[in-house]
Amino acid sequence: MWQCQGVSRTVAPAGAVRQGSLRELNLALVLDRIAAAARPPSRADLAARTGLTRATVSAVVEDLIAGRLVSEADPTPRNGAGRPARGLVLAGDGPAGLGLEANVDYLAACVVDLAGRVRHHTVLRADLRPLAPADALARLVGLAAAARADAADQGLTLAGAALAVPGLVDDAGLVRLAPNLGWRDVDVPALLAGHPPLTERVDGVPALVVDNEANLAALGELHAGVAGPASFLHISGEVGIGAGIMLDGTLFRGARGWSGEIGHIPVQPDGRPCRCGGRGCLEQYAGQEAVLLAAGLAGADLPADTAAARLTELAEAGDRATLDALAEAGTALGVTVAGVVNLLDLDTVVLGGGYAPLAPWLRPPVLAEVSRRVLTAAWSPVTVRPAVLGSEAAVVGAAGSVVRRILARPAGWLAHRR
Amino acid sequence: MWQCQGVSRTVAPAGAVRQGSLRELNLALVLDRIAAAARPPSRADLAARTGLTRATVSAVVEDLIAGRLVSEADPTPRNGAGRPARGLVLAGDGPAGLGLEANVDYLAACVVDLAGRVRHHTVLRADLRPLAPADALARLVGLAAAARADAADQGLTLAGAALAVPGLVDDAGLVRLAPNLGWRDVDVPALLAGHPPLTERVDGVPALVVDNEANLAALGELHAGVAGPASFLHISGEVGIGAGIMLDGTLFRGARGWSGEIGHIPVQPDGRPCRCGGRGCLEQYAGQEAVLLAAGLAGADLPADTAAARLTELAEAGDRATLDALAEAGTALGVTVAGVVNLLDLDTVVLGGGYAPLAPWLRPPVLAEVSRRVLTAAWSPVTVRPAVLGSEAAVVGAAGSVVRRILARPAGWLAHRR
DNA sequence: GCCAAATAATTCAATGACTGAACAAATAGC
DNA sequence: GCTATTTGTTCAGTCATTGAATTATTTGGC
Repeated sequence: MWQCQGVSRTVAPAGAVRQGSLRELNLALVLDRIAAAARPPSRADLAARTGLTRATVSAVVEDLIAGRLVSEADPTPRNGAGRPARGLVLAGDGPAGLGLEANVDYLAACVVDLAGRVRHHTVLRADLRPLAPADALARLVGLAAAARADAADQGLTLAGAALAVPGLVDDAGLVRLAPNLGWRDVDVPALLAGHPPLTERVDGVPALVVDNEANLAALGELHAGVAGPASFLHISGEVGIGAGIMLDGTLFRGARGWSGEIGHIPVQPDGRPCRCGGRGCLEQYAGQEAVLLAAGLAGADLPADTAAARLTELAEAGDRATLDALAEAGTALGVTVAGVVNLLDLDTVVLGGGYAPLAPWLRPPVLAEVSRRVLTAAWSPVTVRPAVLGSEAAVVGAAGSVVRRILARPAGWLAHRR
Repeated sequence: MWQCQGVSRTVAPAGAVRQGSLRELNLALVLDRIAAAARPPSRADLAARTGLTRATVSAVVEDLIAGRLVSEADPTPRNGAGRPARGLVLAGDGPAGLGLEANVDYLAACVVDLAGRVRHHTVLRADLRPLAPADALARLVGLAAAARADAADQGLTLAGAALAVPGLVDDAGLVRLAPNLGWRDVDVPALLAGHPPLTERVDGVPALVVDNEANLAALGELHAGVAGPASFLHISGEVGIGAGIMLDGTLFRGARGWSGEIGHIPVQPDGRPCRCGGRGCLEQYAGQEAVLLAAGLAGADLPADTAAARLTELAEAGDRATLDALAEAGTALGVTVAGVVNLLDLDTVVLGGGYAPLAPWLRPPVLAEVSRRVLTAAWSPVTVRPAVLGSEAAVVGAAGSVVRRILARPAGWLAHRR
């Protein structure tokens, strides 16, 4: 169940606040409360929860219903004496978000509706490394067009798109470095400019956001339907190791959007040389290639998800070398994670990506290191758990990030429809 | 020059937005623009910059002037034809913030006015370690009362207070752990409840906020008057090593307010045992005691600021052991900092606290490690610089954090005065 | 079956903050 | 002295929320 990105704290507004701003803000407030409700709330419930009068809530809800953002739920349960309440839910036939992903050996497209349901999901297996970025993106545009058509058949309108890539992406969508794709300074928006638009244009929702895969996977995990903390460290273990840092439902992005490169935190300062130019990086101890090497599988050249499956099989079969390799990787990971927890005060660590199927073996050493080294572990233990979502986390997170923006500013969508 | 904490992004409001919310938000907007201006802006300037009409700006400014938040500057420079503009500045005779600090060997009180000027600053030298928390706080209340009287003599009204302590503080002001003070689970607000109020009560400004010293020092540094980035890692090197993580003018606090314990990031996983129970923590390589030990000064039992001064003297005199000790500490610090920069994408590192006077010797090895290990250093170099503020950074940051809250919600102050 | 109580949702006139156009204030240049 | 320009104020209109009254709809008691 997606919600918009947190709530406004006490800060100065970004610009003039006008008469019309009232309705815009209250549209967002009411929509957010509907999204966050455990059961479909009535207008009277919403009035009580928001502090707005029932008259105002009725007017706001009327707009939301007219704009296909909200619908009345049925049937209505009986509550004893009094007029029956009409529950309100997010509509499944209005706007939706388009998520896209370009990863080492697959392209993916996904449509998530306002209520958070995945309404379309396509994966195209392909080795992207030999492809020029423009060619890879052209194929992705094909996937996007098919997704858009399918969504339209289902009565949905795509309101914006987000693309997940495994690398450093700045705020303008420039992919500064994605080593696993072989991309360097790839201007994705510019390369896509010659193609037809991916979605409708909606005020307040960017046509395309390009974001780091680990960040979007963390976002997907946040909304995966499990009630859990809104603050956690989500680690995607692949060839590279990326992290999404989630605090109170908001992604920490860093000064330029390049945060989360946990795989290049030194775990042994004078240790193994790393492709980044440093020594002793976590990636050299807990990254996919390091684990395969330690397990005696070096040179197998397995695709990313096959590598994790292979390691899982061997571990389940009790293969000594594999178990030892995972223990060593888990210990290195745990040392790094403990430091990160001391620095960032996050009390949940989610093992995602290639680490998710390996969690039974990685979790014990991570927990041991965390328990030993985290200052606050004695009175506030750290949870380490596998991710709920699998390889679809990033593309679902990407689509969901669009939904989040619509929910944060429903007035933009309503203006588009008029 | 203090400003409030950033500007509102596109998020749902925290509660109902009412007719009166318009004026509240526009008061904050106009006041923030006055605070941020390089030269005193006129009403017409503010209208152009905010997008509000001149009529509205005049009405808002009239409220701000009546509330002693803003005053008209004089003399007025001539601009050619047209009515002379009246520049507007933050008032120096209205509300102010009270900052307090309890550190290992001193207590301090500080008053910062709305324009960011320090109007009162007192330091009381004392060894706090033998004192019970209640006794230390009682002495601090004495300092606060004197500061309040002095402020009143200067025509200022204290609108709130913030206390800096060197430890883990949660959002309710409970000091979970401050090893250097010997404090564990100290409920500061409860201990202060029996004393008279420190300041006036102003809606929207907490009576007392207790916060981590490193966080508040970072806040002080942000506003120290140098034009610089609003995102940086501010490291306070003392017995313990704490960090304030500043992103776009907002402090990262973690899930429970316990962030910044950079001294307990492992730099050698199987290295020296640490008092926290782990091994190889940065503090054992770059903390004050480790540096003193490596320089041959172990057992000298020097007060914190004297230790840094002593090390500085020896380094300036070319003492081999000291120079080597600082190089080793700088290298360990640099390894950790590089990892932190890769994780958090911060492009400026500020050496504060006991590290500030030692920056000439620490900076080169830190820079070397950062240049080698930070993924993005090749195209976006990391700046490493000494802090502008000295030991007063935390107490000034504490007072300034109150000013920030007033600026963010001037309506609370205006309501108080009516 | 009717009435009273209870709860949900709508109607309607009043309020307050911003707007845009007009006006007033103050200067420089011809 | 008049015009052009810029700053700041005045004033009637607009709009979104409010609070009280009204309408809609149910249950339970007589």
